[in-house]
Amino acid sequence: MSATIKDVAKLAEVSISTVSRVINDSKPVSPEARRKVLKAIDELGYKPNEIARSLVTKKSNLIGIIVDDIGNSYVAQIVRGIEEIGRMYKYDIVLCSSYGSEEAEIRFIQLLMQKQVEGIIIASEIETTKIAESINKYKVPFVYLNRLYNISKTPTVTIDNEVASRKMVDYLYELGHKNVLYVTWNKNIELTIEKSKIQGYTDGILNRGGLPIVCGVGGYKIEDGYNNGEKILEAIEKNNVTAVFCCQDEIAIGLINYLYDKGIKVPEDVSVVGYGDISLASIYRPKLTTIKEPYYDFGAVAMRRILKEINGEIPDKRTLKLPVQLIKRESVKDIN
Amino acid sequence: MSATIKDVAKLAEVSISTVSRVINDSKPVSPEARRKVLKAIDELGYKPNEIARSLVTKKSNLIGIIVDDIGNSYVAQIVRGIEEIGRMYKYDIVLCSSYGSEEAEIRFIQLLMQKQVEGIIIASEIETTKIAESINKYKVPFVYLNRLYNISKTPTVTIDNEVASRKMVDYLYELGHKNVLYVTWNKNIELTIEKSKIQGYTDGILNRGGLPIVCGVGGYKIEDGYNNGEKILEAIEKNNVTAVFCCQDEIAIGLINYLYDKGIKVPEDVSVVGYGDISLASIYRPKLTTIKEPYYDFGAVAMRRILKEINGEIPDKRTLKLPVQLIKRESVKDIN
DNA sequence: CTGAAAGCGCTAACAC
DNA sequence: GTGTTAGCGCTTTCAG
Repeated sequence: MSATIKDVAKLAEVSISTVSRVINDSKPVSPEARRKVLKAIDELGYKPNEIARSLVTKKSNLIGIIVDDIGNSYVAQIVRGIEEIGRMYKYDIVLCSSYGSEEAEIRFIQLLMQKQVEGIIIASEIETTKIAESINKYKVPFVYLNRLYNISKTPTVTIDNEVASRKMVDYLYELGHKNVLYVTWNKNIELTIEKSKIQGYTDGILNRGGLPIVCGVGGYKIEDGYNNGEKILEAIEKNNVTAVFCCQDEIAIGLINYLYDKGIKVPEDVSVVGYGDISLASIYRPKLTTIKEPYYDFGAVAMRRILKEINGEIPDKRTLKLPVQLIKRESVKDIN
Repeated sequence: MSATIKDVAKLAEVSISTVSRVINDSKPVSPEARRKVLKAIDELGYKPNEIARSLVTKKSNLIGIIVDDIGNSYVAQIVRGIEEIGRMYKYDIVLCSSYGSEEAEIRFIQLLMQKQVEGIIIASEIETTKIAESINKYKVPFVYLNRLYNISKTPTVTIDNEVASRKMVDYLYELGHKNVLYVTWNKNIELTIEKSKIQGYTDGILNRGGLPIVCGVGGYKIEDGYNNGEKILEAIEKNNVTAVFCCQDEIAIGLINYLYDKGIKVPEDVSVVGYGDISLASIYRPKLTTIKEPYYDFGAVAMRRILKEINGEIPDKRTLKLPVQLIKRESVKDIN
């Protein structure tokens, strides 16, 4: 068993209150007493038990974070942002992975509350209002990050997806692409962020006097881009498409993989762009032109928000929008 | 403030011990009392405070994990393995990222101990004995995962790197590659796992009557493979190399990127293989032939080990070796 | 400036 | 079966 405050007090021949005062610098202590205490602490290698401390102060210095899957690189970036800011204020992170199970997410919220976390950040990929309800019940500060769904009335941080999408279309047009196909992951756009993205795309195309063409793949993973390659290819050929705008980098990469396996070259034969700027986007060849969703910043901003709320500032429930950035790389060919 | 055990006791008109008994199922309770307690719990939405519970039971149900960078996909896989096994036994994870700082790792160990974690798993990329010393001081169960360095006398889990390396060489020879270049990340091999890998490579080559050629790049990241592309290319040309065996998938991918940018095709012009089987290896084109280091399993096995030790089993300090697996994909050309 | 004492929310003897 | 009580290790009044 490691040393307790009592042991230190005994060795230093002072009361435990005095020890507590020196370790917390909470009240003046005579130089003499402080010296003795410090010496005792050093000799015993004493470290305060945070559990006991938390029990009385009601501050666990813990933030719970529920993610879909830490194996997704964008999720990892969000977590990095959260942790880094947390560290600055002595907060630790307890990590839970839900792998898309709503039930698991709700269970984790409860579990985290029992562990007395001071705030919760969720980086989810599911569509649900139950989570928000469940968490509101505990009235603990929280932020709900979701790159796919639009969970209403939930504090979150994102970019202006409509603007971003239009910006991409403009860029494609500038490089001479008149027929650009949009690949979406969901047919039912209603509650998703896709709604804004498709809006931006459509507006952009219409503005230029073009005709929007969209194709759904029913998923947002690399496999979905790959497995729907044939379908996309058909759409490309049928409409003389020269550039395809995928709603997620993963789909774009899956598609390029499919094209690669078919002997079709990107961007020589067809241009492909993504959305998100996951880390793979710049590693992959050809390097992917895409819209940057600053995941690290999403995490960092979310954490800052939680911290503010913990410190009593009134929570700003509004959606925070970070600047839009178009990353030009090499998966688009200039066909002017 | 949320309800406490006292509130429940009062509402149910029983003592707090009875409440404690029903929530822990620790001792028989009359059906009548149980019913009342359950009802009260339900009405109040009572959830036991884990902090208070931990203080008395001395079980935090927390495992600390210190990683280099969760943004590395292999690290994320390790964490997944740890978490998944942990969940099965009601353990939560508190995550700390050191970004390669030895000082940070040591600080985190202390911090985690203060949080009363019951075990620590480190997935580090640095070479140090201080960490092991520091952690031994606290005599808490721990496992030290490191895919680069060989930290002596530290419980760990790995694969038989020498065998793996030889296996790769054999495979390359079978496909007709007589001149295979080994790309290592470190010049000073002594304390690294590279020692075994190079040993396996050298033995393999020598067995076949070939001549080992090794080239160092001074790092194990994608950039290192990329930035040393010219150097590697020279070695290839000078020695009529047909296959290059990179000590890490990252280097292999960096190298293939360099080659791609130079217009050199893999595997048509030269074959390249890696080591690790990071998730990128199967996403990348060409799909990378490599040695699988089962990261998820590393994490899972490490966690199992910690759990055993927590449950009083005598710790097995030996290195655990998981089976070697060669993953044949498409970055090697059959030149027979 | 310092110590005694109460108490955070809970578990675990210990009596009854 | 059930209640009383003594802590777990710490912070924080409250006297002095």
